[in-house]
Amino acid sequence: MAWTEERVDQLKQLWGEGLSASQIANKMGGVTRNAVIGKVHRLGLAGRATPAAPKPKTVQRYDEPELKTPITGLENLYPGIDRPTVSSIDGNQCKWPIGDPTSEEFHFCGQPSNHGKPYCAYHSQVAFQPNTGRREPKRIAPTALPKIKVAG
DNA sequence: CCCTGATTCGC
DNA sequence: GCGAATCAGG
Repeated sequence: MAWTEERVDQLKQLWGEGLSASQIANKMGGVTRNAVIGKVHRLGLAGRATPAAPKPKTVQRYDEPELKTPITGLENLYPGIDRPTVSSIDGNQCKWPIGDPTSEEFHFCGQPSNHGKPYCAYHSQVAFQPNTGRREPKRIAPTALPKIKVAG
């Protein structure tokens, strides 16, 4: 299928309307989304929706392994409280993960969180620290408890 | 796994 | 010029 003037015009039209390359390809038929993208590029049109990489800096650079600080020592922050497991924690308890999620010893902080927050005051603070350049260790998404096999 | 556009490269 | 394969991201 060649790019006739009609088809190119239609391509421009649809692309201008904000349709995705695959949508256009599907609508026009006879072309794949790759063909559409390729043509769009050659036409000089490009990039409006979902640039996929809007970052002008550090393109294709993979330095700094990103230190992964294991969560240790937190167990001692709140001694003597219940250490809920995945199955027992409730909505008002801090869901900060403690220990190795693959381990049987894994549990959550369990401090009362209230305030609608997923973490207790301390862990909220830790979790949402302003970006100082180093990332927090992996933590459980606030919205969903993980499916972790505690035993067996 | 679905999708997005971007780029490369043989044709 | 073309577009599949590949890439990089959401």
